[in-house]
Amino acid sequence: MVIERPKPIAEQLVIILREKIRSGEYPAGSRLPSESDLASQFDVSRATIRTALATLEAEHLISRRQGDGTYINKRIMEINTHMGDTWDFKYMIENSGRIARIQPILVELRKANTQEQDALEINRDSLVLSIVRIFLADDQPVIYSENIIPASFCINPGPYNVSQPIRNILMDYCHQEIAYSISDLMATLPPPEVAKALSLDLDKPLLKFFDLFFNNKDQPLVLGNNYYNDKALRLHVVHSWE
Amino acid sequence: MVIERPKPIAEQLVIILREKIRSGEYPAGSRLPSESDLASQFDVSRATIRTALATLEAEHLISRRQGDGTYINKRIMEINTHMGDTWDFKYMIENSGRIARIQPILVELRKANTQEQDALEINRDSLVLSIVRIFLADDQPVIYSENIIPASFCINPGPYNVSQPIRNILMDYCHQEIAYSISDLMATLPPPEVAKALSLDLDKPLLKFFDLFFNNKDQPLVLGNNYYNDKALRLHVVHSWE
DNA sequence: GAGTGGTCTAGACCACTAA
DNA sequence: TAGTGGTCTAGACCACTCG
Repeated sequence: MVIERPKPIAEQLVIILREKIRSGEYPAGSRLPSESDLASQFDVSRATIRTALATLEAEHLISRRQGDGTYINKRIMEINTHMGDTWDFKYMIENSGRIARIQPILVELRKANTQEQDALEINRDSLVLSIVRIFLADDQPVIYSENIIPASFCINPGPYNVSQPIRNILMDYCHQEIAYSISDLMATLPPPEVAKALSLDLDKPLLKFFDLFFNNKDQPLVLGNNYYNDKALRLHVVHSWE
Repeated sequence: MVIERPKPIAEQLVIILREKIRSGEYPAGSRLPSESDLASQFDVSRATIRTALATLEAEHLISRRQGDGTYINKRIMEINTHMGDTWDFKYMIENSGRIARIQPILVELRKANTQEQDALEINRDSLVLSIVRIFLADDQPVIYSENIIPASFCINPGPYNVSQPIRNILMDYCHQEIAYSISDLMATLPPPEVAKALSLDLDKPLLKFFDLFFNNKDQPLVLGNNYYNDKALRLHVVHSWE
């Protein structure tokens, strides 16, 4: 394996090592070569190797034990859908091994309601772009999603292609990049339109996320109301205990 | 502020800087001194400062912008309960500004059922310790929790003090440390005993977590079935978008 | 005791942003 | 263009685990 320089070396190492783990070249449960070995093998400094290993450790793909070695965890690879990587439904569906498709339901420009004004820090009577969509996994509807963007952000004129992740919509039409998001997590019964769209019973609970997305200047970009059918698409969370 | 050497310098810096941010010495939205300035101010290398800042960035307390500077985020501090730090209900309740108390309901030794045998990788007819508890926030019951530990792990004889986080129980009685956990997240209607314990209606949905805890050798330690009243204790998740 | 990961330094160069 | 954070190196010493 050759290390190219144009991209950060540590990132390339992450990709290479992750692939070796997933392919089984480094079997689950086995010990990786020592940091010094890897460093000389790839002809980089140990610090660079450690940066790469830190990423893999954050993904819980490996465990590092001082005085012992670096070991490959077997369980994380078995998980398909999990929060943590990116908060991107399309990615999560594809990661579960299914075909993801985004079906637009409604795109409209309208006045913001009080909650939206508050959350998005916009003035009374400001216009917002409301995007309602359904995410399908192998053509089965699994997520009902409404996203609200302040109209003032929308630099590019329409028509908008909303069959893509919200991240791309913001990039293409608002030139804004999401830095982080905060989700408020709830269990709820589906409103009628959601139940209908997801083919669910009105008395079957499902997950709801109230999301706020921010750019790296801490400005709110988008608000989201997302209904997630956890029976159709399992949702996993992985936690470190330092 | 004095830097002591016994603990990792980077960790001390995290604590100091976090405190300066929380106290308002570095106001929200303002720019931190540059990495070089901080390095000479604390008389450490820039690499060490960067390690500390990386931690604060992972907590979303700061944003770093190449060519610009390091800025303090204002929103994260306003969130009380959130997953990510530690998957510890007691900590989460206290972090929301309320008094946390753990009330034992039932502690018993019994045979493992099939699901438990599978998840915990133990043999048929193996014994497990079942711990049922309720978490109270300001004396209001908010979480119903059942934890299953293989009896073979329990080195110390009872009586067990189960009014403490599962992490401590495992440390004290099993000499085992949790390295990471995987949670399966669901919306559900409460079983009768849960509804009763949490004073909930049977038709009001709530969150359920099916948890598995592992040590750093990738062995399953504990299984958890947790019912979380998200109306009484809001649950937030913060995501990075790299 | 040998070998591992954990911490830390000093210095270098690059990529980017703002004034 | 000056100053910022991003990347990378080479080397040092420490703390820990294991045989």
